[in-house]
Amino acid sequence: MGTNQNLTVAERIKQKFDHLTRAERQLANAILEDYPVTGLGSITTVSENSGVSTPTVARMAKKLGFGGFPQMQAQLHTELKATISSPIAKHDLWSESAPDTHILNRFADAVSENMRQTLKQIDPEEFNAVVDLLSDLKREIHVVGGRITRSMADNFFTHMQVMRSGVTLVAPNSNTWAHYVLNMNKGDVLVAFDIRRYEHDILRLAEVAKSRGVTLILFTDQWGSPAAKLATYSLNSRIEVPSAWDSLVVTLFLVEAVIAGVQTQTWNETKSRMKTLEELFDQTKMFKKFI
Amino acid sequence: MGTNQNLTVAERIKQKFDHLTRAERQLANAILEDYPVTGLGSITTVSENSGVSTPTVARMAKKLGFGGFPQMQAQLHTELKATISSPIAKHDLWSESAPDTHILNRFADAVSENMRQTLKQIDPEEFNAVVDLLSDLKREIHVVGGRITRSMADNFFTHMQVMRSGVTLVAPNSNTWAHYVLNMNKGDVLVAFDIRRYEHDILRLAEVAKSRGVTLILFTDQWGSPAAKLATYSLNSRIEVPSAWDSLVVTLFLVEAVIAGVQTQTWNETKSRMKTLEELFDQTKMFKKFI
DNA sequence: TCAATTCTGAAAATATAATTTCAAAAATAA
DNA sequence: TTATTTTTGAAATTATATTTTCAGAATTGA
Repeated sequence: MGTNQNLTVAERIKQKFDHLTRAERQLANAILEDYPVTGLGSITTVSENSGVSTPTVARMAKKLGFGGFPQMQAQLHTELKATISSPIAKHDLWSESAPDTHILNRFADAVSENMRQTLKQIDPEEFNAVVDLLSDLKREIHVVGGRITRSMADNFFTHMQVMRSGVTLVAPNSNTWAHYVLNMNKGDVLVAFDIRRYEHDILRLAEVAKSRGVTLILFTDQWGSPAAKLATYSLNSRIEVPSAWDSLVVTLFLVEAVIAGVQTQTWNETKSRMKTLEELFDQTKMFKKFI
Repeated sequence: MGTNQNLTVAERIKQKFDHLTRAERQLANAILEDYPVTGLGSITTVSENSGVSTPTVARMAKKLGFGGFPQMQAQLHTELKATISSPIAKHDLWSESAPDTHILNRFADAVSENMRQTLKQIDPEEFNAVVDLLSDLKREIHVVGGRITRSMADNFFTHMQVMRSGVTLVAPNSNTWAHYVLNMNKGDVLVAFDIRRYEHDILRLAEVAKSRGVTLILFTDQWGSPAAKLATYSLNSRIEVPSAWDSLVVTLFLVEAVIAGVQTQTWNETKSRMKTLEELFDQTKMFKKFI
C-alpha cells in the first residue's frame, strides 16, 4: 500500500478525507480543530471529546496508515516537538569553514543549547532579588569557589570589589576558612560556587555561615549542589559539553549578568569610586617595571 | 498542604527543585528540556527518556502536588493548549518571563551575537595548530593573565595541569615575573590573556619571552592586544556587552574548546593521569575538615 | 418498499500503563 | 569505619487503555 510514511497526521487526514465515514469525519474535524493537542490524550479522551466511540478512533488510525492509535499519537508527539522547539536553525551561527564535526562547532552547539535551557529556567524575580541583595551596601559579601569554580569566584570578586566595599574572597585553602567564618555576621551574604563533583567543604561552609544568619546565594549546575537546600537563591546553569570537563561558560554568563545588574543598581553611589579605581590601575601600570 | 493548584508543572518543579532527590532532578531536567512535550508520553516513555524508573516519575508527580502521573499530564495538556493557541510565537530563546528589556535578555542577545561573530572569524586551522602546540608534551607551557583575565588564566592552568606536566601559572604580581622568565626556554609556549585596557606588563613579558625563543599564544579581544604582533597564534573573541565591563564569556568558550581539543589529542597518554588525579581529589575531599 | 452492504458502538478480550510493595543500594549520621 | 535513614528500581499488583468481536443501526441500491 502506497501510503507515504513521512506525512503528518493532518496531511494524511486531508488526503484520505473523502474516504472517511461519517463518524470518522467527525473525529477528523475534532482532531484538526485544536491540532495537535486534541489528539494527545488517551483514546478514551479523544473519543469522548469528539463524540465517537473508541473503536472508531482506533479504526481511523489504521485507515490513515498507522499501526494503531498509539502509533498515530507518537507521530503527533514528534510533530509537536518539531513545532515547539526552536525554529532557529541550529548552526547557521558557527564557524562555517570548519566541518560540523569539528570540536569548535560541536562545542558551540552544546554551549548554545546550555544557554537556551538555562535562560528558560531562570526566574527573573530570583535574579532581581539576587541583584538587590548584592547591591545592598549595608551587607558584607563573602565569595567562595571550589577547585574548578575558583576562577568564577575570583572573577566575581574582582568586579564586585571595584563597585563596592565590604567584599571578601574566601581563600581556596579550606584550612583557613575558620578565620573567614569569624568575620561573617548576621545579614551578610555568602556567594558560593559549587558544581558537579560538589565539594563537601563548600557545604560545610554554607552550613556554618547559615547558622550565623548569613544569606546564601548559590551558583550551581542543573542538578543542584547539596548546598542548594541551604540557599535562599540558587542560580542553576547547564554545564554539559562534549568534553571530559564541564563548561562554565553559562555560569560565567550569569555572573556577568548579575554584575551588570548590580552595577546599574548602584551606579549613583559607585561611579566615582569606579572611576578613581580605574585611574589608579592605569597609573600604577605605567610605572611598574619588572625586569 | 498548601500547594497552589494553579501553578504550571515547570513552576512547581522550580519551586520544589531543591527538595527533589537525585533521580527526581534528573527527571525534572529531562521534562524541562523539551517542555512540555517530553512529559506527554506514557509514564513508561517519560521514564525511559529521562533514564529513571517509572516509580520515580509517579513519585515526583505526587511530590509536585498532583494526585498522580495522569493528573500531572493533564496539567501539561492544559498548558500546551494555552501555549499553542496563543499566536505570539516568542523567540523561544532567553527568559520568556522577563521582558525583552531585562538585563538578562539584553545580555543574552549580546553574548549570543559575540559568539556568532567570534566563530565566524576564527580560523579552524589556527585553532588546530594551537591545540597541537599545547598537546606537545616536550614543550613547557607558561600561562599568564592580567587583572581581569587572571581568572581565565587560572581556569586554563587548572585544566591543563590535570592533563599534562610542565605547566606553570605565572603569578599575578609582576614584581616576581623575572623568576618565571628564567625558566622559559626555547621551544616553550607562553599562553597570555590580554583584553581591552591592555596591560603593559603582559606586553613586556611577551617581548622578553619572545627574545628567549618562546612561542606566544594570545587570547585577546576583537581589537587585538598590542602583544598580538608578537603572537604566533592569536584567538580573538568579541567582548562587548551592555555593561560597564567587558564580557569574558566567549573567551572562556574558546579556552574550554581548546582544552577539550587538547584532551582529545592527548587522551592516550593522559587518561590514567587524569583518573589518578581525580581520585586524589575525591579522597582528600572526604577527610578534610576545616572547622 | 426490502435485501444487501456498510458502519457503528457496547461489551469482551487483550495489552499496556500506573501504582504499590519491598529489598537492595546509596546517602547520611554517629 | 558502622548504623541508620533515605532513595531507588525490579517485580507484583491494580487500573486503564486499546483492540477485537459482534449484533444492531444506518445507509445504499433495486
